Amino acid sequence: MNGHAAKEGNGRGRGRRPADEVRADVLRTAGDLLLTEGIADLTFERVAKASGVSKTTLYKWWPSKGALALDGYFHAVRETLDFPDTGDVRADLLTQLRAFAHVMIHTPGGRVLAELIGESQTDQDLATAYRKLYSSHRRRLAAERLHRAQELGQIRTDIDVQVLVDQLWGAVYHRLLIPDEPVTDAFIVALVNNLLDGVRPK
Amino acid sequence: MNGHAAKEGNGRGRGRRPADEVRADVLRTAGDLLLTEGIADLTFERVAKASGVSKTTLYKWWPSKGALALDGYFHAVRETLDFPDTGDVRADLLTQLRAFAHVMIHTPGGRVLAELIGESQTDQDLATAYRKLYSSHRRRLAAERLHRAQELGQIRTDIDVQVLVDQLWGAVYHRLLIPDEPVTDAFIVALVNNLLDGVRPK
Amino acid sequence: MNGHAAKEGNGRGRGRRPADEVRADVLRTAGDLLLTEGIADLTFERVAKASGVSKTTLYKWWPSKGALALDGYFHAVRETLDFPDTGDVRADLLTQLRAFAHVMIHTPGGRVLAELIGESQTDQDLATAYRKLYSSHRRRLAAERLHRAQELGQIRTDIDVQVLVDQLWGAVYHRLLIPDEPVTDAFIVALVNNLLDGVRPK
Amino acid sequence: MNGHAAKEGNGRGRGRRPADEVRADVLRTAGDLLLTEGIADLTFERVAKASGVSKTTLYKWWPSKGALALDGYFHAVRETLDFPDTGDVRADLLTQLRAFAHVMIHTPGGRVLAELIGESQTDQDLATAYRKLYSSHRRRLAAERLHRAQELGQIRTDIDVQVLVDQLWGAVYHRLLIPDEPVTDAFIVALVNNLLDGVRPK
DNA sequence: TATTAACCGAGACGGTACGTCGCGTCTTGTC
DNA sequence: GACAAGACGCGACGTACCGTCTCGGTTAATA
Repeated sequence: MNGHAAKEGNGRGRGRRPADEVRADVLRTAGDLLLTEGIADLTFERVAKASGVSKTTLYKWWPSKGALALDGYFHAVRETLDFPDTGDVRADLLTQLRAFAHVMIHTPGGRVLAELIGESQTDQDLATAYRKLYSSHRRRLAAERLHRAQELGQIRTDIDVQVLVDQLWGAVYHRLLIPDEPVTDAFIVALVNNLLDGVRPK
Repeated sequence: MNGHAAKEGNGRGRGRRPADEVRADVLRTAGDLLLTEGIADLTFERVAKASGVSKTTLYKWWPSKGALALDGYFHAVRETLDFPDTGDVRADLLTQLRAFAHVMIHTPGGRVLAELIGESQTDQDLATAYRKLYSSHRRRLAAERLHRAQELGQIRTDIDVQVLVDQLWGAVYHRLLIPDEPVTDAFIVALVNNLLDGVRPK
Repeated sequence: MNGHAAKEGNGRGRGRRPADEVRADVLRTAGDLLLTEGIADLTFERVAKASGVSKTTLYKWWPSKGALALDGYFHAVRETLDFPDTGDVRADLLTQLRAFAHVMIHTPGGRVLAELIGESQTDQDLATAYRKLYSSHRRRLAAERLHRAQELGQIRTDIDVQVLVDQLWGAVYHRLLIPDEPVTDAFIVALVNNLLDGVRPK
Repeated sequence: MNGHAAKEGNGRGRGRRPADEVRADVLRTAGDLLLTEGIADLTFERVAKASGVSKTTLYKWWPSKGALALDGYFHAVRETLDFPDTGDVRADLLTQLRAFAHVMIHTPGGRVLAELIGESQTDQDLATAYRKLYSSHRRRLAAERLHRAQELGQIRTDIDVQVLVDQLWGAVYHRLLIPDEPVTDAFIVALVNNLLDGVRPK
């Protein structure tokens, strides 16, 4: 009626494996799961089963589901949008924002990024890691490009460029996270023009 | 923090109770849990236990945890920030954004709202309900105020005011959801000035 | 998000119906369920839904699931094995036991009867009803036939015929309820011979 | 009747415990519940709560409530009635049947055994396990004793002793499971005499 | 014939138990 | 010693039925 558990070995055995090999297996699995099923179905349990790595090992290296998700995301998504500098700030902002919007809307990575931000609202570890590994870096790159525009006299020097980051990329995030309105090309263009030209009558 | 608001010993038996009475018990409990413990600790199980309403009933009326959370939130939070109209659009925007930022930062309701947006990234029911019950309404109110500014010649009529909503309130949400930078009064002021005046040198 | 229940009328309306009509609907449904799915799937809930009779009404007339099952069983199964009397007790017992075994093994009613006996081990209401409505009656009929055999000098008068009931039909029930051994015709024959002739060498 | 034999405050944490320790806790609890409250109140939920073993673990080792009940029963009830052999088959049968009847009527184990047989009518797993672990073994022991009687010429060799098992112990089970008539000592005596001597006039 | 009260259907309600999933902790055995 | 395998206690999930109850509508018995 009972009989305890049977011991059936699988192919690999259970001994120690090289850390890099283990880590790579995990991140590949986590990345796949994220892109195909979303963050809600990314669980330690499933990653362990699918990657052939034990839960013990997972918990050793990734303290929370968010940490694992973030790591898996960056492993799966290599694309790093850079900030072009042709000297024309208006054109460069349009280029970057268009590329950013494209990635967010037309690739599975965009969906995942939104879910990571969502998850980070209730996972402090993830929130911290996300800022440290991603958003603060992106913000700095944007600010640097805008600073160069200030040096060239294209943006007033009394302007806090960090605020512009929120009014450009932050506005896009707003439409992504709360999709009352779509992210169109006209929207992108308007974002830039509104700030550079102001919205009051001349 | 009150703990057990259960109905034990009310001598009522187990039969049917008036739907409104049940609904009120649930929303009160859900609202309390949300404001005191956050959305992560809002479970059907706990709401059922604390409200004295059975899980069956909860699932009947609220199809997902997000739906319950949203209903509980609006039941608990009555404050409806309105959009002032003194004729001076710059002053009115400052007033509204300051009030909005205050609520989001200094009241538990702000934290909950961020968590709801986060949860809605993986809960389509909640996302839809959130837009229908809250965000699209707020967006409309903001747009109406901006339209009046257009009629008074304070904002150019070729401007899409919906974009301004993302560049003002959306920018604040950005700092709330991804807190690399704090929401300060200087930030609020800059948001409005950047858009009204433009950021290029005169 | 909530919306309460919609009111959609079905064909019949909800007013009072003649008691006999209601009762017939219930018993037909209960009998069907018993014969097709067994007693485990006979629930008040399912009978109510399938018969179009409200749970209120079911509980009014049948205090327990066992009571309903028993009633449904007798409504579905009309076959009443009688006890033949040709004057030859050995032949008559064989005839009756064979017929009894046939019904128990080759008709769904046999399965249901076993399940009713099983259920009655933990349902006192059912146990009482079963004895009152069925088994004590069957036992009496058997005893009467055996008494006539005593009067004819075919069975000694110092024999308690009630014990014979247990050693004939009871033995069959034993093999039905705990099926270590099958109920064969040889078994039936042996039952009768063993008792009439004794098992000791002559 | 002791109620909570839980493991709270044992300072053990939540990790894995030795399987035997877990198993012992479960069987003790299940046995207690069976003997004090009967099979109807033996639920996975209660066993889990009272034993401090999680439901997950229970479902892993015992696929159905019946399986758990049977295991718990044999863990609680050690008494194994043996079949005496003094050479006098009539006396030995009386002795064994009396002891059997005593246990069935005057100990809680008897009630439980009847309930297990009842439950097995709708639980195929339990039915199989019951036969494998208990009834077929008991039947074999009885048959062996009767075979020896045949070898000694006390029972005719053309008699199928398996049928006698049904007409002796099976008859007792009949009165236990369908208690129209009581199990008295006179009944036990008559069972044996009827078969050994036959019921026809000499 | 018109009222009305008994009765019924529908199904919501507070519960208990179900069987499953994932969490984070722990033990065991293997390499 | 690091690892896989996975058992373990726990808590939540979403569902099924239980037996009790409210509600509204119909019909059969009354006025």
